[in-house]
Order: sequence, then structure tokens, then C-alpha cells
Amino acid sequence: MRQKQPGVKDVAKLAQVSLGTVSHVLNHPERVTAGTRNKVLAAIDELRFTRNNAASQLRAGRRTAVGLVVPDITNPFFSEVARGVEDEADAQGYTVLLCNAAESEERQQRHLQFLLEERVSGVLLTPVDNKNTRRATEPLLNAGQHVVLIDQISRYTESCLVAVDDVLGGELAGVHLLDQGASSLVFVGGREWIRQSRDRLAGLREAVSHHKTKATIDVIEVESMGSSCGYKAGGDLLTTRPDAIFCANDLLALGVMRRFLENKVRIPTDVMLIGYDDIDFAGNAVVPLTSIRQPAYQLGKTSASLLFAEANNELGDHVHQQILFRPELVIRASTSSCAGLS
Amino acid sequence: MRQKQPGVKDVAKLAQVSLGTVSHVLNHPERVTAGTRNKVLAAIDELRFTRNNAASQLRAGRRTAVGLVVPDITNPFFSEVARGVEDEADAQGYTVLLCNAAESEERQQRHLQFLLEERVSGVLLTPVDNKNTRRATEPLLNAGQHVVLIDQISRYTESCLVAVDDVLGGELAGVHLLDQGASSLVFVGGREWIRQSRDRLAGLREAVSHHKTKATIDVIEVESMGSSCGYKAGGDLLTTRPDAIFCANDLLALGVMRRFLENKVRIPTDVMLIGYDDIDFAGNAVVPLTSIRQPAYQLGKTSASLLFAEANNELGDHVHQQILFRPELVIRASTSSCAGLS
DNA sequence: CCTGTAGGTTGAAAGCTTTCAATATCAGAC
DNA sequence: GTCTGATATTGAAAGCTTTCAACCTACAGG
Repeated sequence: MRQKQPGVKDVAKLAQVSLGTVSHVLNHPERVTAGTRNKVLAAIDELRFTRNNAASQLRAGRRTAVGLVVPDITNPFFSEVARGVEDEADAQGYTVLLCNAAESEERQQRHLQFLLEERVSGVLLTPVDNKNTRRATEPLLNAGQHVVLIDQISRYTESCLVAVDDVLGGELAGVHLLDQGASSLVFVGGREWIRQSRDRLAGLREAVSHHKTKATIDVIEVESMGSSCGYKAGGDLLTTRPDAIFCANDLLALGVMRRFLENKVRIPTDVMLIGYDDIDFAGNAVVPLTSIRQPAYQLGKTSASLLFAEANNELGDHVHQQILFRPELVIRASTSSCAGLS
Repeated sequence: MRQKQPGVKDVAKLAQVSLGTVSHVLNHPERVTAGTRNKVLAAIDELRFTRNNAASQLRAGRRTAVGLVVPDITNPFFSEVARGVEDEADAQGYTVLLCNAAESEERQQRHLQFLLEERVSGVLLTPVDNKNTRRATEPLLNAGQHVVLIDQISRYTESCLVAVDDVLGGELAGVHLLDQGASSLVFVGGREWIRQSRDRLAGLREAVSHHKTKATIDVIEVESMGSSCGYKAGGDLLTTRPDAIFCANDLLALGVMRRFLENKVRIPTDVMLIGYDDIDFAGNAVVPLTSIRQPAYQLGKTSASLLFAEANNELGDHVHQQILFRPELVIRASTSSCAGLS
């Protein structure tokens, strides 16, 4: 039952100007006299005219929207990234089409197809599966889309790329633990997030090999990255009792922490614990958790601005950039002996 | 430098059929002979043709997309809702335009305007500010949009509405606490989420007035609903020492819990604690937290299906429905004396 | 008073798809 | 061999906006 909505033509008639003028008021207000402009605006207001984006886009041949595809919007890291992207987009007059793949490759595929059909001016992507980034990006690039990869590292440099240096992050964690006097270390990480986990571990190894103290590293591989897996891993660690534990993410660390506290293992007195991501809850845990903070917001903001730069580049002289951000160590009670809890 | 993408015309030429036929293959495959269809599909494949949604929508006059506007996508409750919406949309061949207002009314406004310009076939909305739902929905309804409100209760029944019965939720919590023998209760809630908080408290009062045990209720009002505010409120409660505390959400409850554990207050031996929402972390807290679970996924799924029903209704005989879901009590260690932690 | 110019205004054309009335094709019936 | 009816295919028109070249108007300079 929805009646036809008014179009520029109706506005033009009411304002007694040509429809070209109405369009100018909408898109190039400076080309129109103040008087005419007001007449038109009044008419727009009266008729409750709303521009039809489809027609606009069709004729103009461009879309002031970009797609953002994330593997899991529930993850605080990605919602921070999204905030960064949206803020930058707002500033530059773009709209963000936010797509949540919910860890499903098929869903990611559908979203990308949709963005292609929408003829967005670019796509920001963190693929669900970072083994074959290529398969996900290829159709986009073939269709002439601009693509910026977020939190991916790839040799194939066919698009811009913004990531955080996970090796450095691992190193920061390692050096801190060693400086605190730890010499038997355990790394708890997943095979899921392959790249991130691997890099963080590599950084830890780096730290150990360069530090004056000699130290050992054991690795525990977990199924998934949630706190319940951390809790499980914590069980194994009750007998091992290393000096320090480095978890590939905060949720794991919180799981480990829970198991330890239940068994009267004192943190950091008996064992030091460090996480990764610095999620909101890390600072509010029973023993506030030392963690590695990633500049997620910056990541989003930067990747968006890179994408817009590429999209606005009229000349063909764009060169793809790869930007690596530095993570940051946030020291809290879980590794600093002076603030331990019984 | 992106070269023009192929259109139906190009496909038609390559497949040696008329452009009308190509369109039929795309939209009404059954009207076309298998042979012709294959020729066309082959051509589509070869040219890597991608339909232009803008043109399609413009001509067809309808958009198979709906908007979903949530106040905060970071909140696990809303990301569950979103999952429900997307699943239902997929099933019915719709696309979801996911918009995160990030608690900003202005951003919500921009998103709604955008959805209007996109001529979506409907909008699912949880307004940021539930004081003036009306101001948010009015422009949509005026433009002839179908609107379904999520997690809102409103007298003005100009649209469908799906919510969870917060009064009942509060009652469930109350009855449980009273059954466990509590007689001095404290409710920790915010003025922010006004409606939700108010209703949950009302439910608690209801429970007290109908229960055989006589009990008192004190109320603590917090600034915002995060765990740090719960921690702060927990400070006040150290001296009060009620029998039981009901928090308007899990994050608050976890904050309270942290403060208590730090001060050697035993849960549930010294004080019982119950939250709301049953977020993932509730079951994994140091003392697993009793909570009220909301059927968020169902909420999303149902509201989407209501919206599609309304949008597909050719006849003008749609009547707005208001659906109330029942929340569910999830009992864990924080209120059940048999599983307490020292 | 005439001419040139700058800038505001006009309206037809184009952008790509879907729809629909019209045309073409084909099998079977007579 | 022709006719009928059903089915497959065709191509022009329409949908709403932006763009662009053409057109006006008014005013400054000669």
C-alpha cells in the first residue's frame, strides 16, 4: 500500500524551477542562487522528498559506499576496527556497508558478491580464513574493486594492507616476562588463527634468544580461542608450574586464571600471566591482566583512509602500501609482583 | 582506471539472444528453455558479468534488503539478535544492511536516513534512546516504510514489536533469591536503559510482594552499565551486606563480584549474586554467575520474519503484532549454596 | 546603446535493468 | 498441408537521477 514517493520532478514543479536545478541544489549547492536554493529546499521539505540512491548511483556511475567485511563482529577487536572505519568514512562522506561473516566462509562469499553487485567503491576485508586470502580477493580485484586487507600479512602485494606487528607483540611480552625473572615459559595458542598465533610465538622465541637469561619455551595448542579452552589448558599447567604463561589472547588467559585461582595458585607470585588484545575485561579481571594492546581503532581508521585515497586517485599512479602498527605492552598486576593478590 | 563492466547487453550479444532473455535467465529461469539458459549462463561466466543492483532495483521498484539498526553491536545481546535476523533473511532471500548506532543518536539518525534513500523494504530498529522511539520511527512510517521494533515496549502500536518480558525476568530472579532464603535484597541498575532496568525492578518488587517471606529491596542507581560501575557499586555494598544482589546486567554483576572477592566476601555463602543477559562470560566467571537468559537469537529471527510478512503482504490487511518472549533463569554457583568457592 | 561575458537555469539524454505486449516458433490436430 | 494454441523469445519503454551543452539574463565596458 505504499504510495509513490515524490521525485525531483515533483519538487521542481512545486518550486517552479527545472528539475536540473533541483539536482544542483542537492549536489552542487554553490551553483545555485540563494533565493532559488531556498525555494527548492522549502519544496523538498514540504513534499518530504528523499533522494533515490539507486537512480542517483546508476546515473552518476559511482557509489559513495564501501564494504567492510569482518570475520566476527562480536569480537571486541573487530568492533573497534569497525568504529575506526566508520569514523573515517563519516569524515570523508562515505557510507560503510558492514558485513559480518560470522566465521563462515560461505557467508563471507555471499557478502562479497553482494558488495560487487552494489558497485561499492571499495572493500575492506579481513578474510575468515587467512590461508587463502587470494581466493577471496581475486574476484574483487578482477571486477576492478579497490581492496584493503586488514590484519593480514601477505607476500602477494596486489592490494594495500594494514596490520599489527604480531612478532613484535610476542617479543614485547617475552622481554617483559624475562625481565621479571621468568626462565621457564609456556605459550598457549591456537592453530585456528594460524598467522597471528604463529607470529606471536615467533616473537616470544626471538625475545628468548636475544635475552641474557637462558629460558625454555613450551607450547600448548588449544582447540579454539575462548575462555573455556584456557580453563582446560590451565588444568595441564597446574602440574607443570612454569614461571610464566603467555596466552595468544585475553580470553584464554582469563580461562587459565580462573583455573589457577580455583586451585589456590597465586598470580603473579607463583606464576605470571600475560594475555593479548587488552580487551575491556582484562583490566577488570580478578587479578588485572597484563596484556598487549593492539591499536584496533587506528587500524580501522588508517585502512579506510588508504581505501579512500586509492578510490579517489584519478590518475593511475597509486602504489599499494603495507602499513604495520606497533602493539603496546600494558602492565598490570598479573605480572608485576608488587601488586599480587593472595 | 576501472574499465566499464559488462552489462546484460554484452551478455546478450555473446550468447546471441535478446537482452530480455538474459534478464529472464536471471530472474525467472523457468521461463527459458534449458538450452538457451545454458548458453546465457556460459556467456555470463565468460564475461564475469555481475548484475548492477542499482539499475535492477530502480526498474523493479523494490529492494530485497532490509535495514537493522542496533544501539551497540559490541553488546553480545545485539550481535545475537543480528545473527537471528541474518539467518531468517538468508532463508527468505533478503539481504541485511547492518547499522551500528554506537550509542549515538545522531549516528542512528544518519543510518535511518541512509536506509530511506536506499529504499529498503523495511527496517528493524532498537532505538538508542527509548524515551522517544516515536521521533525515530515517525519519518520511516511517513515514508511508507515497514518498521518492526525490537526489545521495545510502546503503547503506540503503529508497528510490529518483539520484546522480552523484563518484568517476568525480574520476577524470576526475585522468586529464585527468595526461595534461596534471602530477605534483604539490593537491586543495582541504571537510569540509562530506563525501560529495561525499570521493568526488571518492577518484576523484583512483584516477586517480593507475592512471596511468603517478607523482604526488603534497596536500589542502587549506576551511571552506566559496564563492569567498572559494578565494581564501584560493589564498594558501597561491602558495608551494607545484603543477603542477595540482583544486577540489571551481567557486566555489573561481574564488577560487583570482583570487588567482593577482593575483600574476601564469599559468594554465595555471604551474599548471593544474580545478573541478567547470560553473556558468554557469565558461566566462566570466577564464581559462575546465575543469570537471566534472553532468547536474543529468537528475538532477531522472529522480528525479521514479522517484517518480511508485513513487506510481502500485498493486500492491505496487515495487523501489527506485539510479541513478548519469556526469559529464562539459569542457575549457577553464585546463588546456589552447594557450589560455593571459599 | 551595443557587445561581450560570466554565471544561473534549462531540459534532453544517458545510465542498466526489468517488464510487457507483441512476435516467432513448434507440435499436434484436423 | 494448414490451422490452432501454447510456449519461447524479442525489443521498446519505463524507472529516477545526474550531467552537459545550450540558453538566458543582467551587467560592465566601450
